[in-house]
Formats: sequence, C-alpha cells, structure tokens
Amino acid sequence: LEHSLEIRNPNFVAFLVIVFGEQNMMRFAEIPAPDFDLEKTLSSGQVFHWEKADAGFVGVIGDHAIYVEQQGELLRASVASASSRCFGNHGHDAHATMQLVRNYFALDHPLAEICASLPDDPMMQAASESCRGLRIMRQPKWECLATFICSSMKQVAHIRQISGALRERFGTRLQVRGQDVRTFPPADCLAAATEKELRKCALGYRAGNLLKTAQLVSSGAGDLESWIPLPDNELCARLCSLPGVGAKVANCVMLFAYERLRAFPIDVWIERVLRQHYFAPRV
DNA sequence: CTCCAGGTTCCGG
DNA sequence: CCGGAACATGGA
Repeated sequence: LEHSLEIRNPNFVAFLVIVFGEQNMMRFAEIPAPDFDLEKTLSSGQVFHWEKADAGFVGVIGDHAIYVEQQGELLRASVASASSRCFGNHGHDAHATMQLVRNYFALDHPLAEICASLPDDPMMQAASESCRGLRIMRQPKWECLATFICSSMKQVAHIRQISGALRERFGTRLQVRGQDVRTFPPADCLAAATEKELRKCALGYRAGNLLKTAQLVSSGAGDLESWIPLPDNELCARLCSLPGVGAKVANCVMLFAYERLRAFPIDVWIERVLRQHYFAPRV
C-alpha cells in the first residue's frame, strides 16, 4: 500500500529527474534506492552476468542493455534497447527505465522492515549486518531457471562462465556505454540447438537437462508465466518436474524469479552452516 | 596430478 | 525412505 501511494505521489515522480550527463549528452534515470547495495546484490550469486564498468556495472535486464551505478542512496541508470546501437536511453523514457531497474532490483520491497523482523539471534543479527543492502531480485523466469540448471556442481566462477558462453553463442548482442553485452537466449532458441552445441558452452552433463527443459518450456508444456498464480508447493512441484531441476534449483527459481520470499534454497554451504550453528550434535 | 565445486537422478538395501 | 555413485569440466 505504501508503495503504490508513493509511486502515484506527484512529488515523488518529480523527484525522478532526468539529467543530462556531461559526456555524450547521455541521459540517466535517477532512482531512489534506500537500504540498497548494488555491488553486494550483483555479486551475491543471484545473477551471474553483470560486469564492472566505470563506476558501476553493465548487464542486461530482459532485452535491455543497462548501465547502472550507485551514488549513496541513488541509482543512476541508462538503457540501450535492442534496436539501438546508441548511448543513452534511446527509445526509453526515464520513467520506463526507472520502473525496469526498480522492479529488477526489487527496490519496492520493505527491506528495513524485513531485517527488523529477523529473530533476535546473534547468528542472524551478524548475518543481516554483513548482508546489509543485499536485496532479493526479480529476475526473468526462464533466464533464472536455465542459469540455475547450469549451476549444479559448479563454482560461481564457472556459472558465470557458462552464462557468458550461452549468451555469447546464442544471445543477441547489444551495446551500452560502448561495451558489448548479450541477452540470455530465450527458451525456443536453446530448444532449437543440439546437445552437442550446448556442450560447447562448458555445460557438461547439464547440456541434456537444459535442452530438454528448454524444449518443454518453449513448447508450452512448461509454461513458466502461467505458473505465477500457483501456491508455493504446487509451483515447486511443477519446477521439479523439469529435467535438471531438484529441490535446490526449484527454490532458487521460486525465490529469485517468482518472488516467493519464503523459499529457502539449501546448497552444500547453507547445509554446513545449518548443521554447525543450529543442528550441531549436543555434547 | 588429484581434488572438488551453489545438485540431480538412478539404484540397491 | 535413505545412503551412494555417476555425471563433465576447469581452476586451485
């Protein structure tokens, strides 16, 4: 409620000024970003394709090449759309850019409230302190699903490598700030590939899973968008029915793409921490 | 050169 | 239902 009132408030909208940059007359959207740490969020292992550039990062949100940097409690972002090889917000007004970025980073989530609701447990307090400003994002569903299918038994550096290879081989090239970035290939694109082609992207045995899931998703047999209304347990079951998707990946997708904030992905590291700090055998 | 990494699936007790 | 093993690839 607070959020919707805020957006409709003319004063708030007026605050989202478009400024003209000193160089290249580049236009930026400015987005208020309280309780947010861009660097921490982008390197937290939710997404794997953003690269440092200048004072910020370049990457892709959906079909849009984005440059974004943080200055205190403000985000400055510029967009280059698919058809544009130019700098700045070509084809995008600042309001659309603002909404795109604000939605992607879930800046509307009441993070302060969420943190305040954490249990008064020394371990949790220490964790929330060290993760201050880290937000759970809203990622495109297919991209998130495909990336986490590729994540099994891989280090984060490898996942980044795989994401990059898939984008390089199958994605659409865009430019922002003079840098090349690439969209994540849609399901029908990967569904049309062969397993051998996918293996060239360092996927290993995951190639078969990714291909089969891409085919299910693009054929409509696994319609990711139509699963939005499902309750958590049913959504989880649908996701787990896809090849290469088990409990951990399903929870990642629910948390990072379906905004199911109750989802709790347990990887080997989380399991170790839980065992050590919460379920350690009593002496 | 060996070890292991943000799991999933299949198989045998 | 539960523990084990196979599965590819690359960096430490």
